[in-house]
This record gives sequence, structure tokens and C-alpha cells, in this order.
Amino acid sequence: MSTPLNAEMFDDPDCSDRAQPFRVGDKWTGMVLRCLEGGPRRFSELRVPLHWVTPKVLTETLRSMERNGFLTRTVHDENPPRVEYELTALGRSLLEPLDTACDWARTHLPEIVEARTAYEAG
Amino acid sequence: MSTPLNAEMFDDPDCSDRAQPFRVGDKWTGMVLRCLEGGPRRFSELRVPLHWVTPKVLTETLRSMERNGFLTRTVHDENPPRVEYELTALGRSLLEPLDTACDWARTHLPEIVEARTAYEAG
DNA sequence: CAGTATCCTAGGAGATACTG
DNA sequence: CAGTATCTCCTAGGATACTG
Repeated sequence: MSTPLNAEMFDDPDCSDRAQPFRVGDKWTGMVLRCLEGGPRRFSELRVPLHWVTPKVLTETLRSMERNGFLTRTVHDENPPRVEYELTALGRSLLEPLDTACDWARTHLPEIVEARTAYEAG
Repeated sequence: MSTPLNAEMFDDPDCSDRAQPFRVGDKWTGMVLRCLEGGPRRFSELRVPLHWVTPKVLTETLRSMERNGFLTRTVHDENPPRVEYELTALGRSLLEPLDTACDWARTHLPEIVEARTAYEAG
């Protein structure tokens, strides 16, 4: 809930792009989902593990997820401003298929790497 | 195995793009997987349900899947040429998480549509 | 039949800078 | 803090035409 997110949680080079044959929605939705499964987070908190996403793109991702009903955006009327993003029941339900996909990727990644090497070899 | 693929199997407008928040690899991999789960298929057979994919893109998709070890491409030395695409064990194993994702989408699509309407309204 | 070969475009994504 | 505002770029994807 209040433990800070790990800055390196998505830095693993094995996670890169094509190695992960699954995607949820756009490029970042899956990672945002993961970031929010422990409870509500602020914009700046999300930017820590997602440090290679520009604020513009992160905003777009969050808006899209909000529009799909995956999360809620709550503006607390304070100064400095505080905005919290929290998964809805629908968004939370997405975690299940996401886990299935991630488990698959983790299990079969070596086979994919091997297949590519074989393919490249000719 | 030999029953022809349904030409409309992907024509459902509800399947369009963003409504389906999951993707496997690129845009067409998931559909090719579905096409091949019943057994090997020829290029022209695949083009039937995938009739809005150009041959160039379908070729790219198939090559990519072959490279990842999801399917094999077998050229039978005949005239006219016959080429068959068939899932490997790895490709077949992908069907499980794919099903999970599709089940989720089917179940929750109404909620997403509803959320969007609500978002647009206000 | 099973593809290539070319050319072209839309839009997802990034870099950079600024603001209530 | 939590975003906007611009500008730019790349490439997945498509249209069209041709071939061993």
C-alpha cells in the first residue's frame, strides 16, 4: 500500500518488447496495472518505475484506462495538488489474464530465444 | 482438420481494435493462432477468414511467428506449389493464455462499452 | 498457388519546454 | 505536483501491382 515502487521493476532487458508476446491494450497499460495492484498511486509515484515514459504518454495511458473503466482518477483539493489513480473492480479483474500471460512468457521465453537463434542460423 | 475456415470468423464488429484490450505479439498473430488450432493450413486457406490482411502483411506475420518458433512452414515440392503452416508445441501452448484473454474480453466487453459511454457523457 | 516488390500513410510514441 | 503544448519521427500496416 505505502511501500514505494521499485525503480527497476521493469528494467529487466528480458522484458523488452517482442520478447513479451502479449500486450494489454497499448504499450503501457499492463505495466500501469501492475503498478496499481497494491493500491492507489499518485502520478509521480507511477513515474518512478515507469521512468522511461514521458508524462505526456503516461497521461494518455491513464486517460485511456480511465475511459475504459479500468481505473478511477481522484483529485484531492489540496495544495500542492494530489491526484490518485486506483483500479476499479474491472481493472482488477484484468490482473488475472495478465498473470496468465506473464506466466506463459516467463515459462517459454527461453524457447523463444532458442527458436530465434535457430532461425537466424538458417 | 479439413473443414474450411469460416470467412466471417473475425468480422464481428465487437472484435474491433481497442475493444479487445489484449494482443499477442503483433496485430494478427492471435488470429493466425486461432486459424491454426485445428491443424495445418495453407496460405490461401488463411486468407479466407483473414481476407482484410494483405498477402504482404500476412507473410510478415507468418515469418515472425516462424522465427519465434510458434509455427513451422513446410514447402511440399509439387506443382502447383503447396505450403503448409502448422503450430509447434510452443505455438499451441500459446492458445491457453490466449483463451484466458479472450474469455476475459468476452465477459467484460459490456462493462467496457458502458464505461466509455459514461466517460463520454461526463 | 504462394508469395515479392514498391510505394505510401496514419498515429503511437518520444523529446523538449512550459504552467496552474 | 500533475500535468499541457508542440514538434518530430518511426514503423507497423496497407494499397497496388507483379512473378516463379
